[in-house]
Amino acid sequence: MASHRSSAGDPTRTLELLWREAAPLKGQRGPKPGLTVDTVVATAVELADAEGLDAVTMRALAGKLGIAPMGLYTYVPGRAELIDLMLDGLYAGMARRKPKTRDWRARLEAVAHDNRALFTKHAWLADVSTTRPPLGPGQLAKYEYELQALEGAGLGDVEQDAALTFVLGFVESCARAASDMRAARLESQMSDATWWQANAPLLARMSDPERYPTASRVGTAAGQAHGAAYNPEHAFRFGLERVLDGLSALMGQAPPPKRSRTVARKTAR
Amino acid sequence: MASHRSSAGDPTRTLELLWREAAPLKGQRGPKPGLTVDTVVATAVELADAEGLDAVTMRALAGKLGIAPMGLYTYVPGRAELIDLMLDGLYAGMARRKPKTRDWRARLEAVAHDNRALFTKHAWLADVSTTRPPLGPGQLAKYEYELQALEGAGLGDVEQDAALTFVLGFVESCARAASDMRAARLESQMSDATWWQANAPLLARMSDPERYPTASRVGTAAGQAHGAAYNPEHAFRFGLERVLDGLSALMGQAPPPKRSRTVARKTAR
DNA sequence: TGCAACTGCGTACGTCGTACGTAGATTCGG
DNA sequence: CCGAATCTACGTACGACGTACGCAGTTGCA
Repeated sequence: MASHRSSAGDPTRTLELLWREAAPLKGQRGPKPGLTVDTVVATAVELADAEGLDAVTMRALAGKLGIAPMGLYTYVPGRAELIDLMLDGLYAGMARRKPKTRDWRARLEAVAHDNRALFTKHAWLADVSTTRPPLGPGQLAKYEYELQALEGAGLGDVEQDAALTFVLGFVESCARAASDMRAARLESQMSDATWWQANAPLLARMSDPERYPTASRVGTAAGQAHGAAYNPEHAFRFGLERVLDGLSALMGQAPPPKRSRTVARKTAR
Repeated sequence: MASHRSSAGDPTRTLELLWREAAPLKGQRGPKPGLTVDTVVATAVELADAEGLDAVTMRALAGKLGIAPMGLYTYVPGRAELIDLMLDGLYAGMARRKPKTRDWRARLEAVAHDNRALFTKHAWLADVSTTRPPLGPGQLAKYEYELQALEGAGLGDVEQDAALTFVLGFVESCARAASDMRAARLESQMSDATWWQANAPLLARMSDPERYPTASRVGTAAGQAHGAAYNPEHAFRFGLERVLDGLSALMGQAPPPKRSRTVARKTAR
């Protein structure tokens, strides 16, 4: 498991659910529902935060809510739709500060950091397809807010959308990589250092520097610099700088004076 | 399902398997294995290509190979390791042309396109964590080859690694988005146009242009330009240009004379 | 030729999501 | 105010899945 995809069932039903348009207009006979959709979704988020998305089984969630497993299907058509609701709920709850700067780059940087913070707070988000979730109120509000970071930067509408997609895709990509690393570490039950120590001999025998000169030089340098094969924090900082520079170029501006840029320097081998 | 994660078991065992170092040195009594690891992996790839990663069930694969489900565990420790092997096999089989240009940008662009082609040919790759696969021969050869695209561009070793990770992450991100779209379309059993037609009324009622002015303006423009909410092809072209421009800035070069760049232009509302 | 090692495989267990049917609670029509 | 219509909550059960475990049979070596 660990995956998602949305509404195998009626997509319109999902949309109604997202916008909380479930029709309570009709007769309303029978027993009153003891719970609300919001309670269910909120509890699911709690569970996912605490134990990961895989732990959000219909049984486990029902147990936490004190109802029978099948009782969940009263509120939610299925697991996929539940996850859609969780995602949109999180989006809806994101802080939307009034942008205080006229610099689009700073605004967009803030957007990237906000998104990254969400992935950090809810690690299970990396296991969800955030690219194409059904259009809920949270998603829409988020889109509106984030687009405004690019308003007035001289981009056409289509480019504005593409630029935002680009930035968000980058952040998600980083988050997923970070999550993969975390999962790998948990599974292997050993720290990066231990793993390296255990497998270095085998790897050294395989990957001889004569056949793979560049890989061993660069790989070693990167490994030593980061203390691991991959450093999420560094990858994010580095990548975000590139992303923003790339967009700067689109707007015909030169990248800003190098702030934290390390001097390019060849490591001797 | 639809997910991955690697070797819950002994990681060293996985490494030996990747490098095909399974010890046939010892006694070798008992019946000879009727199959080889390579056959198993190749068949699994065929199956995944044809019906997706979810279809690569231990049972289904065993059936295709004409053995009992549990017989697979003779060759492979488990499903996760099988997927690792599939991935590394694909990497090993990637074409590695001799770079014919001295222009790092063209070389890196080629790397991006090659990777994209792999994702296109094997759509199930988007469901696999390609960020941190165990270090196999294919992965290593790929790393070596792709790093060479950045050699001589004036980057330090650590930056070289970061730049490659950045580019590959971008390609994977695009591939995943494209795959998500495809899956959504398949599931909903209707074309994008039909979906839009069915849900436009509800969405229009919800997302009124007064509350979400930017979103509706930009969203409409993008939707009309692409004929859908998201256009993978456009996202890739646009993003790759930004990625390369961003790296250009790092190297202190100006981005190249605009080739296919559309003129930034505000769409009137 | 016997024996011990090692392979291939069958059975079975514990998960999961969820289809389906039933019983009971609730409100509406008269 | 009461029967009937109707909706909710829930229990049982099914068919997937990955894979632990143990047995039987085949093979190489002494």
